[in-house]
Amino acid sequence: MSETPILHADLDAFFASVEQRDDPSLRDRPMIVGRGVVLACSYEAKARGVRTAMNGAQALRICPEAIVVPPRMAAYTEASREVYEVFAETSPLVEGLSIDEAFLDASGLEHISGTPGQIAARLRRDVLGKVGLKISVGVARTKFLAKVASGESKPDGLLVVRPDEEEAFLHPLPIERLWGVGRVTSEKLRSMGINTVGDIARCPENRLVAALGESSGRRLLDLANNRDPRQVAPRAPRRSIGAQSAFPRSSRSTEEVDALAAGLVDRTTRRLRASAQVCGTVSISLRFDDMKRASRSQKLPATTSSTAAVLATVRTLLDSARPLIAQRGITLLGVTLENLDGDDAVQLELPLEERAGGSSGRPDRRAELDAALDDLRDRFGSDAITRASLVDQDGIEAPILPD
DNA sequence: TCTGGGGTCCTAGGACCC
DNA sequence: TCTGGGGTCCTAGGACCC
Repeated sequence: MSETPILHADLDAFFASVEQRDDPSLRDRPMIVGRGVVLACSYEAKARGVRTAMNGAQALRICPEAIVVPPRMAAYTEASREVYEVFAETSPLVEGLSIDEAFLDASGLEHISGTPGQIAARLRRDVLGKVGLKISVGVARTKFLAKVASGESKPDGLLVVRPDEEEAFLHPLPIERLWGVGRVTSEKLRSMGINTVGDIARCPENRLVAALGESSGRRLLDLANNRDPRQVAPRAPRRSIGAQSAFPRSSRSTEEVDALAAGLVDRTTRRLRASAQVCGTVSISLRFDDMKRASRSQKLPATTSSTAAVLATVRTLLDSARPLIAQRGITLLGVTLENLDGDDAVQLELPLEERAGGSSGRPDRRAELDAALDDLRDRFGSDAITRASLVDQDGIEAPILPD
């Protein structure tokens, strides 16, 4: 293979494999991670028809002998970190896709490490030897083909697609193998008599675009014709940070919803600050008793990572959705922070002494703040302060000039 | 079949501007 | 008096991925 060979490495049944690795009594047995819903399942459970994202009760009807264990996210994060270390030893250019899969650029390694197939085989041995997990690898000239190849090779497999085999490999595949074809798109295409990747490749562009929209139509046509110029590149910075919480349908009091919202804001803003970022937009998402969803979002007057400022906005958004919640019942609440930006500034929060309103209210506070700012200028230099704001007890943030 | 938690990207309409 | 054509920004919704 002469052109840029790309490896797609994908851990097999990741969460379940970590559990089986750490607890020998779970090995060679059907097992499920996650109670309410199947987060992952072993190949023994898959063989009996259990699938990821399946309802837990349904999974146990299909496979009553399955052992169910709760997820241990910390263990999976640690295992992932170890696998990524092996990736980094294998290639200098790694693009992580998720906790359990990544692309590796294998170009320029021929003289040092051998052919892409040999590199992939060693990667599989190393991950098994050093982390104790099985990983499948696909090798091809494009990202898309490499990913399809790793999927076809599962479990515990290796598949190299050579340049002269690409079309023969790609065109007979069902359309659902294409990136971006889920349930809705699949139904649409099949109703048009389009069932295989080859069918898409032969479909006129205007017909696809009319059915799926400009962007999706073109992208699918490109993929089906094996046009995928994307290079392996380190991941772009995260664009949003969110947290959500689902609960069984039952009426939730306003107080309970508010408390849940405060918890979600706390989790997300902590992560935001930990990554030295600020957000520009806050959005909430709701799910109702009928599983329909709605969202509300609002751009902030100034970017922030302050818990109080985000919480105030979330409360406003929640208030605007109050009638919907009352009418339809809420079963999920999510908070997402968007339009992230790096926060190169050091943030200091100075609690101002609580005063009992009246004549000693705002003016004093302003004086107190000015004194604090002067103190900071003395310590860090006169142009060190680029932003300052006051946050009142309701979390409303008012930007002020440093002078 | 009565459905978790984390994300990305796209589309469309309305407000607003020139 | 009632209206073009272009652009950007904001918000809401939806499809899809792991």
